[in-house]
Amino acid sequence: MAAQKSVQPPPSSTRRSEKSRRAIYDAALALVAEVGYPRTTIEGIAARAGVGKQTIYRWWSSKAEVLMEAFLDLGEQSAQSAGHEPYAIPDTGDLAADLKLVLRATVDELKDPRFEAPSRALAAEGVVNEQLGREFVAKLLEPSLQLYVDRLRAAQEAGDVRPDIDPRIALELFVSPLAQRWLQYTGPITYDYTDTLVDYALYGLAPRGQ
Amino acid sequence: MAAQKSVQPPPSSTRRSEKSRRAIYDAALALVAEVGYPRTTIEGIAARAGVGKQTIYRWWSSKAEVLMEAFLDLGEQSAQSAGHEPYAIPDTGDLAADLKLVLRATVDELKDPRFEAPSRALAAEGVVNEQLGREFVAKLLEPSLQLYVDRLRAAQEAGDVRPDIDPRIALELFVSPLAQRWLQYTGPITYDYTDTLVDYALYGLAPRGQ
Amino acid sequence: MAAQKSVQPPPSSTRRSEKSRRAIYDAALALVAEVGYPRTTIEGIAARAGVGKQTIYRWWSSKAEVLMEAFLDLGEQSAQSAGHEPYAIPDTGDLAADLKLVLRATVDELKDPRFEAPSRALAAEGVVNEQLGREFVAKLLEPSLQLYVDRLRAAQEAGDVRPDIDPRIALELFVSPLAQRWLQYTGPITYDYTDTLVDYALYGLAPRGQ
Amino acid sequence: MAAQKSVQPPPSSTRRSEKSRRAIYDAALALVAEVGYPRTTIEGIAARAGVGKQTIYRWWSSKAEVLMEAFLDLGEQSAQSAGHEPYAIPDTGDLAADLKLVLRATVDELKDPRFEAPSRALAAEGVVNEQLGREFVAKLLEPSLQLYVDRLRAAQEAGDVRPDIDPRIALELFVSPLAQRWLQYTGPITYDYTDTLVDYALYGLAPRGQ
DNA sequence: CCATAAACGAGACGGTACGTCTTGTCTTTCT
DNA sequence: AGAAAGACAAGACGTACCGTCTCGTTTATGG
Repeated sequence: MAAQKSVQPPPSSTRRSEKSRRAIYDAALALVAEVGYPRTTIEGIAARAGVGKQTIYRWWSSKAEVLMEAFLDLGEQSAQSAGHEPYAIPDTGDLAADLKLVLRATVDELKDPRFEAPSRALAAEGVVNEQLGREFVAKLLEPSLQLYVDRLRAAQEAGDVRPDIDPRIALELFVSPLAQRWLQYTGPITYDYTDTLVDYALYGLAPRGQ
Repeated sequence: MAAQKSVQPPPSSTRRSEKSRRAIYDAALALVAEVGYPRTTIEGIAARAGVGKQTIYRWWSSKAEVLMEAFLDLGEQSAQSAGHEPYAIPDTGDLAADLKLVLRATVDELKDPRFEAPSRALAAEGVVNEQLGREFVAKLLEPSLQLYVDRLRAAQEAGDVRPDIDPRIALELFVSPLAQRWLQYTGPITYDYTDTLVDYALYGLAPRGQ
Repeated sequence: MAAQKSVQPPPSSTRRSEKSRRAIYDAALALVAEVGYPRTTIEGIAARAGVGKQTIYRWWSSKAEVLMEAFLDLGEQSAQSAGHEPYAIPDTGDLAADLKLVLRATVDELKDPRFEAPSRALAAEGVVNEQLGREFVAKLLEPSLQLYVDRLRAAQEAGDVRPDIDPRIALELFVSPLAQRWLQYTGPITYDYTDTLVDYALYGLAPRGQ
Repeated sequence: MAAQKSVQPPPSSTRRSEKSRRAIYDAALALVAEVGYPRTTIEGIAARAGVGKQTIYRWWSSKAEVLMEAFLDLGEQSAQSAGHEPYAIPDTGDLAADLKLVLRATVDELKDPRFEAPSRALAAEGVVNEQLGREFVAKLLEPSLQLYVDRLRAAQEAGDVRPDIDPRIALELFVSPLAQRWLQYTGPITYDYTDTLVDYALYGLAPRGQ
């Protein structure tokens, strides 16, 4: 079909050094955590990983891509070690309580320094680099959001959410405010806050009943 | 009292060249639009503005700051020329309609290419650089959000919004989802979408009891 | 006694691929002719010869050595095909005429582009790398010079050259000037020039007779 | 006549840092002496001189050019400090003695380690890079050779050299053999050797008639 | 109405990092 | 076991910008 030889990042190979790949992931995450994303350089990653620069350029095409994969790998790693329950929203029958619980966990995660630096860096890069942004969403964000969709659909079946509601939009009512506060420092992030979001979203701003 | 020699950006002056400042703003905005933020350099701005590099370093401390001021200036400029209505949310008595109107205007603005490149760049920088992020919010975002607070308070007085609602949080129910879709490419941005957000936020996801 | 593992070039073998050796010689000579010695790389030679890099490193220890052997081989090759008269200086009884004839042939050879590029490259490398320089001299230069020694000795026996003259030094009077003009571009190289050299050398600069 | 703007090395300037230039010369000469020419790198020179790489690339276009200027400067430097007699061949009336004296001095100079490394490097580079070779000759070699031309012309007027002899060629009879032995390691370099060269050249190889 | 001091354009400087290229070694796979 | 293929660690290449630092040259009061 098409030539895809010289430009593309992965020359494809079984001879790839697993050891180097791991070392690069570790170095990238460590550096981003220690000195921040903009001052993390490919040279720095290579040096810290004990790897030639070319080994990075051979397999990735940018600093952002390296970090993305490193971060994804980190996720898989910790998912696996945590007993590989790949997240799921509980369904106790009490939608509000379930959502509040999960959002509180999200608050904790957002404040976990191990995750904060790299995910902020990736999010920032994604704002300005559409391709990377979409990849970030597809690989990291969307899977989590899908869990809300599932829970909301269950709630619709249980009659706790109006049937005409689109769950993919509905979830944004409580997820996006949290995301924006985190991304843009538009406000403090607390359990109270996320609890409130759930209440407002479920019951609306307008007065109920007559 | 205190040394304020070398660090501070503005040595303060009346002799500052207005012509240079304008040229720098123009060059910065043009370059960000043309080649993107990361490939916009201070050297490039200086060259394009026909200005010495030192003239930039004298008055600003980073590329981001230059762009921030340039963007603020752009806002003032167009506000002024547009008849200096410095934005306000109409109050026709129909809260839903008023919010939908304003959000539709926001959708248009987010798609205006003149604004898109620089504001994305600033937002991205702000994600990763807390100080700049807070400045971005304080100078650009918060003033707009305040208008929602005002309108919601009026709605509370009119009995269209429950009195126990915190307007600063409430506005995030429809503003943040839009912001996130724009920032992170998590979904398409349409009038339908923003209309839906307003409806969901005002009336809640849960069934209204009779 | 001594480890002689990793350093030595020839691990000695009868299994050595003759085809590869020839391909490497050809590729080396072609590349030096086409792009010049400094831009000839071992990678390039390997690629052009359709050979793994290791096959070169296994048998030679440097680019210069490869070229040296390739060049020697070229010499043998063309000597063989030319009827394998391995050079000799004629002895017609007229020393001056014989020397002029041979030097004119040397002038032609020095201008032959097939020889020029590799021999210049080897000469240059030899200037700066004593070991290689001595090898270059021993294998390529000295055999030719020996022919002059022989002819001069014959001339001494014939009474055409003073018996106290050291032929090894004497030959340098006409050979070295030509060599220097070729190596260092210190002057043009013509038949007239080499004829003149022979005359000057044989009869001296000082006036003859009384 | 012609545009010679962007490519050429010297952008011309009075703002050039004399200190940097000197430091670069010193570093270049020191490195060539210590690790040899091929292992002398521009990065190395810059680092040792405490100078940015760009400062080298701004003013010179290659490692060879840097070294050439450094070497020329070294020559001027030592000429100046030696009482700036810029070489001259004595004229005592005894041509043979005068030439032997000067050639013995040349032998000493060729063995002076301060000069050996850089001049070998330049000579080698010049063999393979014609432009540089010609520059090397014009700036370093030819001025010295001219002194022989002058002395030989004086000898012609004194009747010590035949009037039909071309001095520019004649001088090569004793200069080139020495040069070749030095450049190519074709033989040892001693006072005896250069004395012999002078005798052979002046009185010729052929027997002198009675 | 100059003098003087600042801001200015220009651009050289010491540096850092870029992305590419080559070296010489090591490893995998094929024959 | 030798060879092709090519990944690897190392490090130099030449370029692009960084932020600092002179250089003259405006320019704009304020003495």
